[in-house]
Amino acid sequence: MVSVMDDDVPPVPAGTSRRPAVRRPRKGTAERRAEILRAAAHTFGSKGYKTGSLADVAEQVGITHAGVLHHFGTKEQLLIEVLEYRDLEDVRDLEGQHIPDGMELFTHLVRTARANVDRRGIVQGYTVLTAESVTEDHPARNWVTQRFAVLRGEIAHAIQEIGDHKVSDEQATRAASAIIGVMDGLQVQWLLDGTVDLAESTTFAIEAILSAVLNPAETTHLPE
Amino acid sequence: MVSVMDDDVPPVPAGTSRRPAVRRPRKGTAERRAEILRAAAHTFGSKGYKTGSLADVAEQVGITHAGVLHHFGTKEQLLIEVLEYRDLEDVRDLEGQHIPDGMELFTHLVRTARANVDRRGIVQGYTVLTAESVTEDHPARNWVTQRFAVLRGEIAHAIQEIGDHKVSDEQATRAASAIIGVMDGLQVQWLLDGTVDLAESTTFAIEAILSAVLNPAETTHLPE
DNA sequence: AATGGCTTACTGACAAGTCAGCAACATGTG
DNA sequence: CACATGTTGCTGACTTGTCAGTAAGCCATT
Repeated sequence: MVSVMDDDVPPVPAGTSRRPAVRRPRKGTAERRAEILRAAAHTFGSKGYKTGSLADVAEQVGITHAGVLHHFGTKEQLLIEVLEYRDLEDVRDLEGQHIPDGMELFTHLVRTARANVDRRGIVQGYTVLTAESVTEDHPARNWVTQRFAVLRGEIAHAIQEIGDHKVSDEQATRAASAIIGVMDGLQVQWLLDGTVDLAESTTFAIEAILSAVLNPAETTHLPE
Repeated sequence: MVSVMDDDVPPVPAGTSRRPAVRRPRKGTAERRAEILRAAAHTFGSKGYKTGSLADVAEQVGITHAGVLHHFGTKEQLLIEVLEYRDLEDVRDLEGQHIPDGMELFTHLVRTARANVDRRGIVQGYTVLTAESVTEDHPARNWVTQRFAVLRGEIAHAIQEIGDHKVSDEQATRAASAIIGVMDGLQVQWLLDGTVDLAESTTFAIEAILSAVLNPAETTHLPE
């Protein structure tokens, strides 16, 4: 009945200088994993998660699909790490800069829309995964839902701040949802049809929604 | 070497009075096909086109997947007919009523958003297929692109009409894109998170965009 | 020498599409 | 009206292909 694993379970010796039995990744492994994550982001972004295959991802980094599984275990885990990696990248992009708030947040959003025109791949990846996540039992669903909730909160907060806290929570949240919605919706149209002017339409819509939430009196209402 | 078709390659045997060689669909077949189309719309709408299987569709109408292929030939053809069927339904819904124009179009859009709250399945089907179509070589891509183009045209036209034709084409089209975008984008958020108020947010956003395009002077602009 | 990073080889599941064949039916002919 | 003819609607079995995941072993790094 000798130990199944090597180092025995029993009384933890004070010293705890456990040498082996731990993972010691080789140098260069981290970068390789990152390579795979970037390849996977590209594949899932262009073909979708369900349709994109591990073989497709593997080919881009010159290994076999089994090699990919060696690093990530399952396809779903790979997706999850792709999403986490993307979050990390986003944070890194904002490094140093404080998280924008108030009016700055909206100029930041508009700048992002402008920059996105030259990042078609990234936009498509985001769009495809977001939309795919509404299908049944999709592994990215929680991530996407959470992301929307956080974004709505941040934007609603910025609106309250600009509006000197005279805007109701409901209105601020509605406006926030609308701003996110219009950004996403315009991206879809732009991806499908190059004649859609992503930057201008987005800017216009954000300004329109901001004006309406800050000056409801000036807004013409529809009947009913 | 004329007739490739038609029987009688050889000397026609005298007695044979072959008459019936015409296609005649059985009664009830049309309804059966419609049943399959509805089932397919449901499957493609909840799981997506690529992930939804013919077996899944077939099961809903109590036949095998080969039976479905008997009617539609290929899965892609089935999808195409689903989209056409949906168009037909939309037209039928507007039957009698003239196609709304001017301000009426917008009250119609708002009414639709309100009604959609009770048609989750339909909304999800539309959302999933639209988004999936941006992936590589998707068979629904043309249909979706075309649909957006037509919608943009109609909405832009209505804006021009309301604005007494003082709104530039570019502005009208931008506003039209934004309205479509916000409707679609809000649907995604609403599907993922029930706390999003689809009807109210949509109404608010459409009013905001309309106000901005009709009264640009009142709109506060962002720097840059 | 040991273990991390792979490969090759394989499995089981599931997918779309083909095909032969069968029962139910419609129709022109007698 | 009757019925032979041949099509329609469909099944079940099969082919072909793709995929995620597993197992075992080889090699180079540590």
